[in-house]
Amino acid sequence: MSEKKFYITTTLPYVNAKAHMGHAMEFVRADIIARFKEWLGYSVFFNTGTDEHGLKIYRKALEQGKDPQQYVDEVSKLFKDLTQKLGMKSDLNFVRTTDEKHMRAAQEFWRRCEKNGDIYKKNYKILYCVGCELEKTHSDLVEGRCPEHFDRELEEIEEENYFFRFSKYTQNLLEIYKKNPNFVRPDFRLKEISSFVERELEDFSISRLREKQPWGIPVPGDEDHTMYVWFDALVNYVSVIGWPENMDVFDNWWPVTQYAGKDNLRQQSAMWQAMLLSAGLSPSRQIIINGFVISDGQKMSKSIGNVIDPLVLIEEYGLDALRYYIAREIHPFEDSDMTEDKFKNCYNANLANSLGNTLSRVIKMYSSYEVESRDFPSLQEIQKDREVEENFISALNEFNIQKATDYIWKRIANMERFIQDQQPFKTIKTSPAKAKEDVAYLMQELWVVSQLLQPIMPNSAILIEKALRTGLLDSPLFLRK
RNA sequence: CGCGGAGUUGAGGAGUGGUCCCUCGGGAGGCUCAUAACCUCCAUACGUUGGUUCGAAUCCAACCUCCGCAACCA
Repeated sequence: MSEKKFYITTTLPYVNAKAHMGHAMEFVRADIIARFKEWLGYSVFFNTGTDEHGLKIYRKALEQGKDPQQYVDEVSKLFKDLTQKLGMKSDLNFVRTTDEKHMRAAQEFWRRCEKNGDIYKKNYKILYCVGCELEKTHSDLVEGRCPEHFDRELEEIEEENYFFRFSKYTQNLLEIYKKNPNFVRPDFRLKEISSFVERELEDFSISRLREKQPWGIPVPGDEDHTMYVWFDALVNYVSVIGWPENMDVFDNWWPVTQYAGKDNLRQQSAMWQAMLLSAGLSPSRQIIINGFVISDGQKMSKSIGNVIDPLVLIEEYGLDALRYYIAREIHPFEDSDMTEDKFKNCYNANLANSLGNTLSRVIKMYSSYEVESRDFPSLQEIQKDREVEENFISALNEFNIQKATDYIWKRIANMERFIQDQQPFKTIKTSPAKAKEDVAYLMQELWVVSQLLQPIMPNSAILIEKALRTGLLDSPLFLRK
């Protein structure tokens, strides 16, 4: 009954393009935290999936001459494959916003908000560029004009939309932020969102005319409108754990810990929280905001040619190399620059040379010196160690995966220094008992490393464990590239 | 002066008053158990100008530079 529970989700990627490094980063980080909680003895519900409605997807499908359903089936499958290739927990829940169950929940969510008086109809002005034959938003514009058709005036079209009474929740949101200073991590993001909310919220539109945007969930009770994707997609965080029909399951897991990119700060930590309040639900537990992965100081883009495909890296260097890089070499909260060269350097220096080579050295000495095997410490004992607690567990509790991983490599560096200082490879000839004692210590140390690696690089953790148990290493852990 | 963030050695990061720390890269030694791996030592830095202080990367002021956000963009 007092079982510890943890529910974590990523943001659902919008499937109008294939997966990039940013998706891989968010997925792997959420997976590391999910595994870490499990490692601590929690039972974990881990959710991800794909966001599949909306105008952009509708257009994309038509562009490719496909039925929208066929298009989203294909792209969603790519993302689902990605979760496997990234080695995410096999009991991961993968939701699609086109799932029947989700669509029903989204409609019910709408009804609850409506019942609470938070949904109303109002005229909505849209800027339309006749040149592109597209709606334009302010961020699309340059000096108030369409950059593609600069000589043309934009047309203003009015249409009736449903709106959500966001403004009503200003005070509630500010209270949430104030009451829980860790609600959004890192802290400067909480500051950012709370100053945004303080500046007076405007209600936002949550529907589109069905005739213009047929690819979406119908607004309950009004067939002429489609729910705007945001409203639809966010509801997945509650629908996947049984809301609304299975409240026992829901209560068991809620509230959620969310990972999101910095471009999602507002949607996740303000809009979605207001929606939850409106539907009579409690807010999320915590929202972790990632930075972006950039390359050579620029946003990755096809035209610049600096796009890094996570799948290519996995093929070339192996899954755990990518997980390592995401864990240790990408800043936990700020933007990070990434290039393939840098990836290769880090791989050689820290995986081949440091971790892989140390394992080879220790195993070689162990097997040639006839060292007696000893019992390895249990996970519980390792977790109770004060140093582990302070440097590893506390860092992960704060989602600072980088700091936690640094600690593991600090221990590896200590081992390398120890070998050089004690020189068991020399003392084996002069005082073998001492040498064996030293090697036994190194085996224990490596065991601790393997246990700490479990959430971060699960496959390598298993390989190291196996080598330590059998005293044999069939092949190098990470080959130099 | 819209709001917010940031400027630390060649690169990337840590560091909220007391000789600037870590990783990669560079230089010089050493070791041989190991995947031309490993260890030790060395070099180079706190955007600028002032101020507070016995003492500042850290507090204050001004300036310079860069980057997000400015709402429906998923």
